[in-house]
Amino acid sequence: MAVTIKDIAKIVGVSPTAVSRALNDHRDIGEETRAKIKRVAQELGYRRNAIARGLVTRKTDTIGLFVLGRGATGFGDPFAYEVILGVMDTVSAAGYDLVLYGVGGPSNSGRCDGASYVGKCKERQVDGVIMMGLRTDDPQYGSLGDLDVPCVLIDVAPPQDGIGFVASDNVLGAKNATEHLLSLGHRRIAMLNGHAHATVSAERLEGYKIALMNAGIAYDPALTFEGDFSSDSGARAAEYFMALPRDMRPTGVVAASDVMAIGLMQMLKAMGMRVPQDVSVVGFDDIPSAAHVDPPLTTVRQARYDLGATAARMVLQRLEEGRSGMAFPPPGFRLATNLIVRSSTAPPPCRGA
Amino acid sequence: MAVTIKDIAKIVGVSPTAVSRALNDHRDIGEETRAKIKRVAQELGYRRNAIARGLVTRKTDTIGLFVLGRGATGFGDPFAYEVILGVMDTVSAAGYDLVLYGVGGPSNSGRCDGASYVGKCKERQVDGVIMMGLRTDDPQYGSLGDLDVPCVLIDVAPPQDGIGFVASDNVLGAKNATEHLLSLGHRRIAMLNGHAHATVSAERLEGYKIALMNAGIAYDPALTFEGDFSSDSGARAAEYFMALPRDMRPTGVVAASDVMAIGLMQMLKAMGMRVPQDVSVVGFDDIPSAAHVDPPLTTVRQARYDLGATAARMVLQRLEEGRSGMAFPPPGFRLATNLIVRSSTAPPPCRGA
DNA sequence: ATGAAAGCGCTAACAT
DNA sequence: ATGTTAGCGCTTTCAT
Repeated sequence: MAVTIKDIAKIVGVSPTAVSRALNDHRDIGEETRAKIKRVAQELGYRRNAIARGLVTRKTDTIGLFVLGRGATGFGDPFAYEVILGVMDTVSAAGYDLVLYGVGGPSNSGRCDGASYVGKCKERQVDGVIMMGLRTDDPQYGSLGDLDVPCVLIDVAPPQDGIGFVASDNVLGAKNATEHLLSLGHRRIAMLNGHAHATVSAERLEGYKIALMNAGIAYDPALTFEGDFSSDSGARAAEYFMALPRDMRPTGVVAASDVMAIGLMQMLKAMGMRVPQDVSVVGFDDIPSAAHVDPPLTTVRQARYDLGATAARMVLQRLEEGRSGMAFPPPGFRLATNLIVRSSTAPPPCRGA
Repeated sequence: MAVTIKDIAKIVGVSPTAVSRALNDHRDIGEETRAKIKRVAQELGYRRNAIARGLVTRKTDTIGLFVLGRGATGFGDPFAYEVILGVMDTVSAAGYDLVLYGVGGPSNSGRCDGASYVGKCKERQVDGVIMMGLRTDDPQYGSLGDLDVPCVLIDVAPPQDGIGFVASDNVLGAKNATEHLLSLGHRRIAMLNGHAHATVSAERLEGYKIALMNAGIAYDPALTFEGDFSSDSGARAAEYFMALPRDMRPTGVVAASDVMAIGLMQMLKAMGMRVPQDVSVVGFDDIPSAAHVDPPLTTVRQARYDLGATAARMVLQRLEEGRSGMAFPPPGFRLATNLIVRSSTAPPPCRGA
């Protein structure tokens, strides 16, 4: 049996209440007794039972993090980890523990027996929730409002007021990427987008369109390929684009993820095209591989760690406010992106200029 | 207020006990009452409070996962994520939740105020523990025995009996890597190792030595460079090796991680050496970048996901056994590695053959 | 400054 | 098959 405050109380000769007070540094306890209690607790290797404590205080000091739809929503391996780290560091610095929920993995992709996102949170009594990789067509998307604790979404527009969000400034990022190609002289620029049910896809498409419009170029739907954030879909996009009539073929492509961009480049190579001489490509994310592929990928860097850290700070802040009754915090944040120019982009081949 | 079993009891007109029994599918409850109780629970959106339940059952259905010494112990970004996924899928399939502890991050690298690994586990009352990235010189390494729940270490030799471990077969992996170079005709083969306080370093060094010995080549300590798993240390190793007298200079190097191998290759290139024409290099891990660097890296693939999944299965199994009193399970597992031959290895330049 | 009593939501004897 | 009682370890009124 683990040592409890009762044990300590018995040894010191005080009540369990006194022990609780001493250990929690309340001031209504004698200096001397406090010291003695603390000493004994130390000696006995006492650890307060967070479960018991949580039951009475109705606070578990835990934040739930959902990592949804792995691989299929843009949160592929290289991306999610740093976001998780950002969340972890931030909540742990604030004295919270992180409970990680993975849905969409091999094991539980099918069944969803009552173990809804909200349900899991309520059972485990987490104090706050962060979700990444949620799709707007997730059947549970709308039910997030049933959560009675602070919740912030990463990269997804919230279904209703009260739910926060953090995301990169995807519109601006994609706009910058497109403008980079434009400034290089490209005119026929394609968009290799993610699937339609990711908020980021819509945003990046918009940035692309804006850049085009500003340059006086009409948006051509035939130059947009809807992928699914996978390397494979990038390869398929390459086939699609290259099958276009010669004078419609893009000389540059903006991809909504590095993984897709890399898949595209590899297929392009396999088809005998050269990057960037024949076609330029710019990615999105700046995953580690982006710097290592041949040619090194020009891409839009996202502040992955900060995405997580910011989300965590937001739920923590809401937690604070719940207590102090302050004004409601800003509903969301946009994090700046950085265009990292490497070698996968160059002026278009002569005839395309 | 959330709905409790009392609420349900009141509505259905039975005792809370009956509700508990019905909801937990005990058989000592009438078929009809059970149905009615379940229906009402459903309607009310009842969620059982895992905290309250844990307090009485002394089981929280949570597994703690420590991700230690990020970046510095071989568990760099590209590696840890998949291990975490393996753990997550496995525990969640078994109905457990995962609580993630990150130590060694920016925020809490310094302070360790009583929040010891073991202490955290006891407070949160986790049912089992998995640790990755632990160093054998960690001051808390020895105190893991104080844990009174199942514990398994990933990639680290356990400090004492009763603690399990899972790791890749590092000796064989490094031996294979070295033999690959040997079979290509290399004779002066260097070892770019991780720091001395990682168990894997010792093991990989041993595999390297064995291969050398089998080939009748004397082990030369001057050809072993102790890095720290970082890209930087790989670069330093390149400088060190190339500063050696010409006839001692290695024609091939076995690195204990891809990250170091990549750092080494980049510095080698910067120094005007060609890979693999002038020096061959083989990595360890097979991170995503390994396939993408130029030239694509020959490396020893580790089953990262399985490392996590196996560790999880081990603690789960021990949890089972605690209940059923079965014989004690095997203390550890070794997972097979795969040599992935790509283009960073080739026969040595003529004079070196 | 300290203690007694009550209770958080649930389950587990022990009745009946 | 169902209810009663008790209690998990802790905090929190409310006394004193």
